[in-house]
Amino acid sequence: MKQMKIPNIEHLQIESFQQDLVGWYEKEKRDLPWRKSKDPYKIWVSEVMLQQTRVDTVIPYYERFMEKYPTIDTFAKAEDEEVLKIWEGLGYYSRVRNLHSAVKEVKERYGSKVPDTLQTISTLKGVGPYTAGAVLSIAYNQPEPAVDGNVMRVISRILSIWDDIAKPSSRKIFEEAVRKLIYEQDPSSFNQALMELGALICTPTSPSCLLCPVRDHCCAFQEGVQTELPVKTRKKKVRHLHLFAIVLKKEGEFLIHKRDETGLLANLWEFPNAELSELLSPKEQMMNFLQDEYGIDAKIETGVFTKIQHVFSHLVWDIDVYAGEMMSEITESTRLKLVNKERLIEFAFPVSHQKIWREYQTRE
DNA sequence: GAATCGTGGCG
DNA sequence: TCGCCAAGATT
Repeated sequence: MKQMKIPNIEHLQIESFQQDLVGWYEKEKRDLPWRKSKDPYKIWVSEVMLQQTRVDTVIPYYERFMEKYPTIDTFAKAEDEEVLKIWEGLGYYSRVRNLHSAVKEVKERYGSKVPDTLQTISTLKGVGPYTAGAVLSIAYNQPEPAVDGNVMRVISRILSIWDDIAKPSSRKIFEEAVRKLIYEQDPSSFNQALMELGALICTPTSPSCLLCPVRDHCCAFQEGVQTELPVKTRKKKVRHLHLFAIVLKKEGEFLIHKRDETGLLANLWEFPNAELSELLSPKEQMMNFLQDEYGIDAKIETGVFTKIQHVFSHLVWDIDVYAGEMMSEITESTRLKLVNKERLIEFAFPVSHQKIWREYQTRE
């Protein structure tokens, strides 16, 4: 066993801390849709949606999702294409692909009951340490830590932990801390209370320490270093990619393409596009691209009709958008379709291409 | 361990 | 305006 830094909890009166934290939570917790049920499936879906995503963004997605797929079995039966469509705009699309796959496995292998042991639930696709702990504690009331960004921030301040939370290895230190602090009579409320405190009081930039129910237990507050914690190294800046995209029309229909099944925006639909180089003129590049990639000819308008920038977490797209008319026939396939305006909205597009479509329509 | 993988909001 | 962020998992 490699030795690990042990969090120092000597200054803490644990029972008093637990009471102050959970007591505050029971009184102040927000009325969120996923808190109306203890159904492990619903807790699970909410936790996946909430990964790296704000509560306000998730709420409407969660409501729509539960209306359409209220149970394991209803979601297990869903088609891939509609599953992607319901996630459209939420981002990190591998989440829903993994969730769908995992739910089907729960139906087939576990009789539609979400596993209730750490070992088993952790084997499900898309279920990492946080989600496993969250489902086990919130739905099954097991004393497992659920360490997310909120919890690392809150605990780093309370216990004055100066490890860099950007490092994956740091998470274990906080899990150990939570194991020692967790309120075994109500692990569900305790874990949610830590996250709720992080969301409402113990915020990243200007924490409301004067309103904090556990400030008397907080090491960072006593030392006046709450804004110095947590330590988090910032990431380097992102690279830019210059692209062209073409809205190609043929007799009232538009050419759309389904992206590769792995990588960025996997399986989403898009307008034909590629990286723009400096070697040839844009028009030559686009003609070559259409011929090489799809075997088609087109008349492309001379100027761009809009430029779109789209910022990802690790990448920026600068897209020059052109309009044109298809001059040849295509054989439609699973990844290449001609669709009219009405059918277009049945497909899941990344936000960047939704912008393209919106701009195109204002132009027509 | 470092990169990848989205999006919208905020100071 | 822009870096940073928000209930992470996978490769």
